[in-house]
Amino acid sequence: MSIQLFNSLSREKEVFIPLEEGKVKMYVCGPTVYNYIHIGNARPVIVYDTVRRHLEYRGYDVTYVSNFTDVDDKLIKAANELGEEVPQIAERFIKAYFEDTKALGCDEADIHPRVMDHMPQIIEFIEALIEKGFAYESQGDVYYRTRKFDGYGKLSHQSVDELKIGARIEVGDKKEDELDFALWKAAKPSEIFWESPWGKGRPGWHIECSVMAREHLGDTIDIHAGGQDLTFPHHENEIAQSEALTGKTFARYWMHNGYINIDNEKMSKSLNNFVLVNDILKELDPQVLRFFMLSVHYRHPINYSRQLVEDAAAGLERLRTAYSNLKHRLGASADLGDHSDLWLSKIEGIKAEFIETMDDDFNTANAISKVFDLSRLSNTYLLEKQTSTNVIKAFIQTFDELVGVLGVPFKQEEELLDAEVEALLEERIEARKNRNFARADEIRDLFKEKNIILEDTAQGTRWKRG
RNA sequence: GGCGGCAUAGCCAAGUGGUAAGGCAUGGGUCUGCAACACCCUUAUCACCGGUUCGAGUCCGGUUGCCGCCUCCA
Repeated sequence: MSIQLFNSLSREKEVFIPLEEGKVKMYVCGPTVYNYIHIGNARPVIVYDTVRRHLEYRGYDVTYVSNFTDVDDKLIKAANELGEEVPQIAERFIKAYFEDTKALGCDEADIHPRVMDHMPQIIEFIEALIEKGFAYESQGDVYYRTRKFDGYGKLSHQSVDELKIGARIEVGDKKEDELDFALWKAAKPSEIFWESPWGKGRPGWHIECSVMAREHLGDTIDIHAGGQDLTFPHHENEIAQSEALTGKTFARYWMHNGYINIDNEKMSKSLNNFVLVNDILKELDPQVLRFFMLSVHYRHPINYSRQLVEDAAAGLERLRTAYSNLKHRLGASADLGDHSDLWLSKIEGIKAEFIETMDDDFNTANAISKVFDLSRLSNTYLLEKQTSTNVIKAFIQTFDELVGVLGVPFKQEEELLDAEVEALLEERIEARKNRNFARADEIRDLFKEKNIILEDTAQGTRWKRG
């Protein structure tokens, strides 16, 4: 079976066929690095990291590029306010970005291009657009001639005239048409600048992605992704720039994730209702946050609240418990052989359903339900008096694969108790053997104070951190 | 004004034609020395009205409500 994904361009689910068989070129719009990322910024990082994992799980060789916008109005503003240089601020928040997203289980992109490193290419790109008549210089700025590009509006599904009617665009005397957008902005005094054929200045926001996607992935890429709010104007403008230059399709599939809301309102830096990842991870297990985000389909909005995250945590805990109970039981299992086939085929069935639903537009919410199905199946299996090593191993292996695709791997806890505590545990086992339950309960309470939970099973006592 | 999305049990959330996955919470039971983990059982006329169809949460039309984009924004 093949992978299907919802293409914002056609507004339909399409069968995914990469340009080059077995290879996927993917570009994800990254953050403007003038602050720590908030959980709304984190959503696309998590979502597309998961998309990438699934594509790789399905055998594709994925080249994943995600940029940092390190030159821009907001950075200049931040630099002025903080009395620092733009590159300094960018550097600091890029570092923070990696820390936060790594905690959330997101792998680094193959390439993380930065605007500052691509000035010659950006200038070249703009020059070529001017040469082709798609752009013009005006008082040190360079603008894109929007009406000249026939396909303008094809991603946001608006005609140029519709856009113009609704436009709240400021009319400046520098532009030929109010829908034109800046490719290059002349520097104001004391602003960071680069030399260009049009004087000192810096790139506009949209041109960077066109340039860097082309530089690192070529004229046509397979998947271009980002938050829903980038559809217009950012991605629309990228298409206009790139396709005007190359005459080729810029991106074949466009993916856009939904927002995170707080109290049913969009979370954004400008509304000042954002929750920083850096803050929340001080008191929240990062896997819980990731799991919570993946429990909703990526195109749907998520309403964020502490209560909902805690509900998700309870669910994740159930899965982890199932997993660690399997591990615990591994040693007490034997080669049984005969009765294994039924269980093995059930496990295979769940895995196949997981793959099928992930293939269908990366339905992580449904995929998670398959992991819950797996946990119920394994818990049921563990009710058996005798368990087969093969079956237990198959359960563990399948858990590893599925939660690996979701990016919430269950770590192997090979942790040991210190000698003193270990001795207490031994004492309790002895006490229970002698039916000295008062002492046994006393010791269990002692453990509880140390945040260790003891559970007595038919295969012996197991412990876990509370 | 234009374009688009959403409305499913107490809560979260899948599900695009054949009489509703999963999770959290609640209540009852089993297991356990007691617990814990777990297992079983338990709860929905899918916003409203009309239409198409043998059959609709699922398609079409309309109504109401909420949200987003059209401006920096993931």
